[in-house]
Amino acid sequence: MTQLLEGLNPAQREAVEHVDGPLLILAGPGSGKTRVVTHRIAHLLSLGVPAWQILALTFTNKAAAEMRQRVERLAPGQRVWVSTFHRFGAKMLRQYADRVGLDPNYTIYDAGDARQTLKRVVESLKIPVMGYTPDRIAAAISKAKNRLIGPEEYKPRSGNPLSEIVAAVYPAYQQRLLASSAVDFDDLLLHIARLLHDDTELRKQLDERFRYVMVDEYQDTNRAQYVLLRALSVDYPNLAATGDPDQSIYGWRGADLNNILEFEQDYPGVKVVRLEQNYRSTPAILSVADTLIAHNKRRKPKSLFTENPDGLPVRLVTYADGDDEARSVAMAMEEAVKSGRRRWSDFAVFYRVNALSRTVERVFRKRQIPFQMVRGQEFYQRREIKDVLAYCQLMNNPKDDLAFERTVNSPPRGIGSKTVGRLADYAYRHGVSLLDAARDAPQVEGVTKRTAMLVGKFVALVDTLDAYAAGPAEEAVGAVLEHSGYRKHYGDSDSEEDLNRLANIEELLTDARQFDEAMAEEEDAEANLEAYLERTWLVNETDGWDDDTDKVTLMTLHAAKGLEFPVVFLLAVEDGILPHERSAADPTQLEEERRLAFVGITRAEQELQLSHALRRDYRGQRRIAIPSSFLMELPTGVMEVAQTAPTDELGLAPDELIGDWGDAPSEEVYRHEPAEPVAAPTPTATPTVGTAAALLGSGGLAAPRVSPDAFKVGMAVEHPELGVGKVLTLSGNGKGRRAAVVFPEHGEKRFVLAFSPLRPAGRP
DNA sequence: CCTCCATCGATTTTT
DNA sequence: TCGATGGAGG
Repeated sequence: MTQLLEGLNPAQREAVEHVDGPLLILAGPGSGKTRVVTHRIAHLLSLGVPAWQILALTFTNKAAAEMRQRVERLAPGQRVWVSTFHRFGAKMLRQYADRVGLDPNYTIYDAGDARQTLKRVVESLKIPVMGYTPDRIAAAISKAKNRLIGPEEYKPRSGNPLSEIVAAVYPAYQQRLLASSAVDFDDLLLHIARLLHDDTELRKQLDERFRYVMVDEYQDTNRAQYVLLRALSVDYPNLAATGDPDQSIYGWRGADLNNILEFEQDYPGVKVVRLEQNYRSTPAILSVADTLIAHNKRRKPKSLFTENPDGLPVRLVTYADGDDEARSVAMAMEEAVKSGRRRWSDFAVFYRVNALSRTVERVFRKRQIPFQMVRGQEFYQRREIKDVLAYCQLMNNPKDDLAFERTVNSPPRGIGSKTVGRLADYAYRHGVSLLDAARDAPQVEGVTKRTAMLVGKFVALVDTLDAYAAGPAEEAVGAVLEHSGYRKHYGDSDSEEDLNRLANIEELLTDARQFDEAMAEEEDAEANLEAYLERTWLVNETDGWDDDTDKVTLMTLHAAKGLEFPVVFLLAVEDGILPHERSAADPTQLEEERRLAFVGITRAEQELQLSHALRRDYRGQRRIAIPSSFLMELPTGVMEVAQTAPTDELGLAPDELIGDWGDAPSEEVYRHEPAEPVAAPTPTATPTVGTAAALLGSGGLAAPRVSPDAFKVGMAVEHPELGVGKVLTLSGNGKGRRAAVVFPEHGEKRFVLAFSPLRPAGRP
């Protein structure tokens, strides 16, 4: 018990020792949040709380696994239920499936499956979509589900064409899911939340069972999750939520920032603990993060601090273009590794959009820098894998029409979309599944004798496979591989691609075997096909991201949440990319973009480099890139602003070029100057003057700008292109200070001084 | 029914 | 730029 509290700071200890009643842990980045939660669980156990009364919920499998492991270390052998929200929902739904009109062996559709289903529904309803893609409609339905709005309750808003379409499609979509005994990801939460909401008895029962509930990343909860947690915390309001409003980056997925902002109103008598000491980053990095996020309005102000020793200043670098950026980053890493200062795995490269990884990837490959890219989903998303799994799904749940459609003609066996369409008609009219319709193929209108025979063979195949449905996963997958004809189909082919596919399927076989073996070791784990399928649905490959191998990590900012690296490079901090153009117009979304930058910055332990380029090739177009407005919000005191020697336009002497153009030296940037003393972070300062804005002109030049305050009405000023002019008026303050200037040849022009290359005439 | 090419469109994506 | 998607032809 005392060891549990050892090494904790007072705030952490306070949280750990809290037992009954609601608890809100506002945990800044790197403040030891997971430590607190796991220690608190161990503490509860040490007080004699039975493990089965404790439930800990996370968003990712990775987080759940880590938490489980750490609890195990603190309290060996105690079986605390640590799970993702979705897995928890899935488990509950298995138990109460009939209550919502599902079979217990229901299928979980991933985003792709859900989209496919939606497409079918839209087609069959024949309603005009007015140019809305299935994705848009799916997103709208998802949003409704996240907000706990069921198909019956959804009301279109007049004047909103998308909502009219959704109102028509949503009920049919939901009906089709039910008919297939399937759910989408959102349903896993929706069904359970509604069940708890509607059934008082059940709610009471589960509230009592789960006396102590813990939630991680509470800032990312949506309405459904909120209701679920609320329902489990009425009679026993021992809900402990951890989170950080500043790290909420899933608003677009339905996360409701109000959940955390209003926690104190929702749970009267709540104890609030703030974890503000950061154990991860240098003062400079923390200062940059803190100053940036202070520009957000919707937040709970907090003062982050660290006792970590000073490190290098945060670097802000301007590159000529994306290639230059990637190459320079690569060279910096090479240099650090070669000198023995760093390992490859010390580095991470973050970017706002996946498309930006391409350049980096290419450069890294060429220079043979070992790296791993974290892309969401991968393995289970591959066509051949999905196909094989679809057979398993159909074995497990014969009503699964989507699995039927996927499998019926794969590998090709002469049953085309026409035939499936006829079967679907028949199925619809008789209210049966596609598989049952297939059983009646000879009676189905428009299906020829020959086709009926082919369909019959498929049905026979499914029946053969049925024998494996209850057995171990490996046998099921193996049976599919043999009987479906995939092995022959891919094995006989001499195309490289097909052989690769076969290899992937073999890999799936291995995966299934490993699952079986792992399950055999667990005490009460169910080692069957259904359990395996559930894992393939709810576990993605990102969870298998490897932090042991010595490789550079490349990922999006979203993927970076929850991780930390000694050295972080954040690329393309440019207008339209970060903040993303689609978010720029809406202040709420803009704040989320700022939080995204905050998350990225706070991943860095020792070194951080933010960069932007003057030109960016993006979507096949070359565009002039403007530095992100976020850069103007950063403190200069702890930063070092640099610029590479952009190959041509800055007039670099040819003899300074090493090899081809592709290898322009950039030591200018990476000459690690002795760490200049770094100022202590200024927690809630709202910087206006003296920010990086002063150092970054609109042209992205590193030359120091003139302070906006240096200008006076009537003053003669000089502009590099417009020549000399006279200041007519001045308005605003700080970085928002504007001037109107009249030029003899160009007339009157307006400038935002912090962003303009304007300077008093006669100065260099 | 399958395969090949034009056309379009394009954040982020814990589950 | 690249990929997914759909229409035409074999």
